[in-house]
Amino acid sequence: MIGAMHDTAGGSDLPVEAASCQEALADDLGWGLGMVFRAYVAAAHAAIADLPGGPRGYQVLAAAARGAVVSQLALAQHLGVDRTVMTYLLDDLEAAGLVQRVPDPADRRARRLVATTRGTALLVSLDDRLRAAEARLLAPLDGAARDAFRAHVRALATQGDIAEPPDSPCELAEHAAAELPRRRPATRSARAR
Amino acid sequence: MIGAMHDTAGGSDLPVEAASCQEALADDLGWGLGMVFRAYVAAAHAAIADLPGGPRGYQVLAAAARGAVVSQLALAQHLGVDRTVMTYLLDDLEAAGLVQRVPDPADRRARRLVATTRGTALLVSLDDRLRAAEARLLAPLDGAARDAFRAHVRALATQGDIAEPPDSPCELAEHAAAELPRRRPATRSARAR
DNA sequence: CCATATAGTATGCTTCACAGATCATCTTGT
DNA sequence: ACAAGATGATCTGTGAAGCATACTATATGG
Repeated sequence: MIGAMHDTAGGSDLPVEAASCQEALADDLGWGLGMVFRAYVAAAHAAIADLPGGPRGYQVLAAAARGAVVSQLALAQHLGVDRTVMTYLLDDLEAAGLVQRVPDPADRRARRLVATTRGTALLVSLDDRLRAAEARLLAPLDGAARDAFRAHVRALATQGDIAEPPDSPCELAEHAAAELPRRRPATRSARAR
Repeated sequence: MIGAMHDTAGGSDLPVEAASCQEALADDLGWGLGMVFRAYVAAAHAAIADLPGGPRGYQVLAAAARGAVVSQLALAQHLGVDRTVMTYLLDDLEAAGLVQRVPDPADRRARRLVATTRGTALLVSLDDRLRAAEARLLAPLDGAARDAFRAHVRALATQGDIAEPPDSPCELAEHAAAELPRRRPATRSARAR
């Protein structure tokens, strides 16, 4: 409802614009992925309301709830976040009483993550809301397409673009991270200020 | 090669961890989308090298190249970026001599966007590299699955989660934007400093 | 037993995006 | 026609998010 009634301002001289921009953009995979991803993040954000870490907080909680998180670092890599980010992500989650850092008996440097009772309980209701949000997001696809889409996303995410099989299946995240241009200098050169 | 050899550090007491984390995460659509999207952004970023606006700069350039961009605002909404962001995004693009802001004769407040000759020429090579990057990203899917995935993404992106048909097809982006919780206060409450 | 590598945390800084204000222009009501 | 409000673009300020770096504690290898 923001920009609904400008539309060439009187049908003057450029009737192609709307159609062309629409079609062309829709063909761009990057644009499509961006749209879908943003829509998902927005929906997830709304669904999980005020969980400390946002959508990522949910993933951390979920990982902790199914027990046995090797270490913060490993989880951070799976989730594609920096380990320093994981620190205060867990700070918030722990402050909310949802997860707990327990020292790993095998390696006193590492902390394992376990979900508290409250965390597990909350996760159940979050799962429900999240599933509903996903369903709403995937509504435009029919049943078969929905399943196919999920499978494809899963295939792309788990296999990624790695060529050789890693010895540990959980390494894929770090592969994806390694693909990143390692902090490309600027992109946006000047902005005066 | 970062965290390759911790792995339960001696097979002590928790053999489930690796497999469980992997499977559970893979079932999470949010995680999968995040992985795929990040992989795409990374690949696109690498492919378009140092184009001013990053992947979004490409989309702006592409939109400008196919001519007839109604206004900066409209484009910003399609791309899901803030209009103030669009301003300095275009500043960089224009400074690089790739696009040009031309005053709209019908509405002197608005600026139409056209790609310069250099911009159009660059776009061609960018398109090639980008297409190659996409192909690499979608490599794990076979031909049919690839097409299906593209179609699904397109369907989800264009239809989104809107219920009633908007009078202008280009409004969908703003719908997605409107879905956002409009600057949710914090998420990450405390961080001492 | 010392050197190096790793897990986690703390700190400083850069970057980025959003909100709000501003200016110019268009639109609408009277 | 003129005033009043809406809209496009830009500018500025502020705050947050993330990253690199440094630091501590522990583990491992020679």
